[in-house]
Amino acid sequence: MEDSRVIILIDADAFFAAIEQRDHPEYRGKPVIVGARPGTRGVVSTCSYEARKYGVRSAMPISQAYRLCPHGIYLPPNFKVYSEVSKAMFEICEKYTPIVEPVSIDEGYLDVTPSDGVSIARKIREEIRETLGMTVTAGVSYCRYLAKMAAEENKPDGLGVVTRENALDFLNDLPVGKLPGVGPRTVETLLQHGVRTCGDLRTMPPAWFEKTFGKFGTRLYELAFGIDDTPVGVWRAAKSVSEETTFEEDQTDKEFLIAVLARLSQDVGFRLRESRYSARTVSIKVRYSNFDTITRAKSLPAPVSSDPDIFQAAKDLFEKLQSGRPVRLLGVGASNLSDQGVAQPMLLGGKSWDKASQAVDALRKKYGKKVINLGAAIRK
DNA sequence: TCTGGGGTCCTAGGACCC
DNA sequence: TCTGGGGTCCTAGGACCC
Repeated sequence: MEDSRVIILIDADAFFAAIEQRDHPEYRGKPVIVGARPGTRGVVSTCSYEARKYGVRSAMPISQAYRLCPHGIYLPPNFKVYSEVSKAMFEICEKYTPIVEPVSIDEGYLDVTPSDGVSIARKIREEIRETLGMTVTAGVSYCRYLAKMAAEENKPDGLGVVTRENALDFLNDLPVGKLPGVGPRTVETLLQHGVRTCGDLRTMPPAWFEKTFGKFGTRLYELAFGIDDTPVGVWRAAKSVSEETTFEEDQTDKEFLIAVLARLSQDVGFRLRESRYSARTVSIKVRYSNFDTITRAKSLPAPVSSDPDIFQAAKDLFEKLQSGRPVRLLGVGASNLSDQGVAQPMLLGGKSWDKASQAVDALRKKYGKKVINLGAAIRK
């Protein structure tokens, strides 16, 4: 890694909610909550800062949000619009550096070495405000995680800077849970060792880190001391593709569940073929009414990508479970991906399925994924 | 109060092979 | 009767992130 890098994190403020407020002036200044419909099993995707005043947060059950803020404006997400705005946002970033790494729809890292990160961050914030009518928060630092944390501490509509000189001061009083990769479980363990802040972390003996946290301990040590060499902008191939669905009411009807499995298999297959992957491992995920969640996986002799091949494996796995317990969520996944294009189908006598499958995919691409279904998926 | 959907990475144990 | 060590692949679960 070069001696000193200049990294910027751009993070759109309350992204989905902000776009809704931009496009609907009557929503401005009001608590806007984008996510599931109130009264359903679902969560908040994003909410405006007005809604946060009531305690509403991302990922909160929508029913809880509704209790906290019954007069809020509840909206379903409009991903098509958000994707377009996202694309425009990253195009603006690309005017300033070719090294742009989107990490999600509303957030991305830039490497602008050796330019002045603060002045570029200012320009990008300005340009996004002017042309897209929304605000972003930027963080500037010499490494990724500190750029991220700098932004985090300056939300919304802010700009934070962490230099090598002030990195340890910046970290000192921050709770360990603000470090990337340190979630509730790790916070709990750290607390038991008397560690609450990033400053506390630095008082621990070096050997303690690996002893307590294994491989992650080494990373934790580096995070405590402002060290992070992770590069920006390295493309990584997908490792898995999956689809899952939670039912409004727990389901026990096996025929119905199998039909859902078929639909999920089709959706996974479609995405696999679309990105020219095939998969050697197919897995299912089942969540029961008490939230117990199990996964079952099956590795096949050869990679697959056709709907019936995926469905057959998923169905086999499901039937082996033999439990009549009510099901809350069902999922199908494909992993062990390889790049060698579309695999030879094992079922339905080879070639014919291939052709049919291509025709179906073309239709799905054109009209959306609901147009055509595999036999078992049609029954609703 | 009831907990989405899409991912990544890590760990641990068992099977199997040399 | 007691009994290796290493490597790889696979499965299942868990923590975490957006």
